[in-house]
Amino acid sequence: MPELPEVETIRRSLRDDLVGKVIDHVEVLEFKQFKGDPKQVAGKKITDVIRKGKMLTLVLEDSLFLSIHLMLTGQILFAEDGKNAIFKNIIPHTNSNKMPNTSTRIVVHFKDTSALYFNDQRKFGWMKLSDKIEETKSVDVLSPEFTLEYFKKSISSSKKPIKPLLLEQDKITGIGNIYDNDLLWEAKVHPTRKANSLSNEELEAIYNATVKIIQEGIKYKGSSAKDEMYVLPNSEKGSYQEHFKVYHRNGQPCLRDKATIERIELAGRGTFFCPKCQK
DNA sequence: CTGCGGTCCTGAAGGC
DNA sequence: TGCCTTCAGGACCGCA
Repeated sequence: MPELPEVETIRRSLRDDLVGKVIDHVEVLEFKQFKGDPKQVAGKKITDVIRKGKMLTLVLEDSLFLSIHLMLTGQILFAEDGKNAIFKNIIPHTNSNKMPNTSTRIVVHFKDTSALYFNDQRKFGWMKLSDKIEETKSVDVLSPEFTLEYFKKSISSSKKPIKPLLLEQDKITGIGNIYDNDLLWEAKVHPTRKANSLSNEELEAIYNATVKIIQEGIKYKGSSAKDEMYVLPNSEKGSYQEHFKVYHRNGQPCLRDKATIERIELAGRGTFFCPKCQK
């Protein structure tokens, strides 16, 4: 599912594709997934593409912000030739490599006939047009404000298990289920450990693992496992799934000590860990 | 404040 | 082969 590394990979790609382009019109195929008036963006130039946590925002001239949340199954594709948009690679979980297809919910058409496609099989994602950037106190994992001190202060007093706590986006934003599982393996901390039971050393290990694993995800351009919809805007796959530590590796040997990776359900989410090295 | 369960949604996978 | 049920889950909301 799209988490920080996937959204950051998309951002870097779209920044190269879109900055300077002028929107012709937005074609909304699923109305419930577009918040705001799509007509407002006609003629606006894209000046930047930014990200905070899992939220991607196209910055437009005249203080307009077109934000995109991919939620579980959102997919962004970009074609220079929007009149004949056929992608080379298989588009996961869609019926056709030609855009738009049955999963396409919104299309942003540009003056030069290039086009951006927002596909979303399960219709949980959305696009929102706003005249101000979303204000949030939450801190992105890659931002300078995400320090060890901030991390300790925001999580160390909670009675919740560390794994679901890291999924909450209101204090730290960007972590989803894949990287949550893998970073706790990296930190050698068991996912069910209560946050307020963690030692200073363990908190520091989780902090360091968070930055390391998220950066590793970006290095491999995100995770495109077979049950995921995520691809880059040019339809290429990411390769982090070839580097999973524990995620979806239940029954397989731990990369550190060969113990068998286990799967449990924790706060309603699939949770993977090594019973030997994660304490 | 916390924490739980329901909701949204659809394709894939499993059972018989 | 085919129909039916179950499952996956990020964010949000209502309720105890």
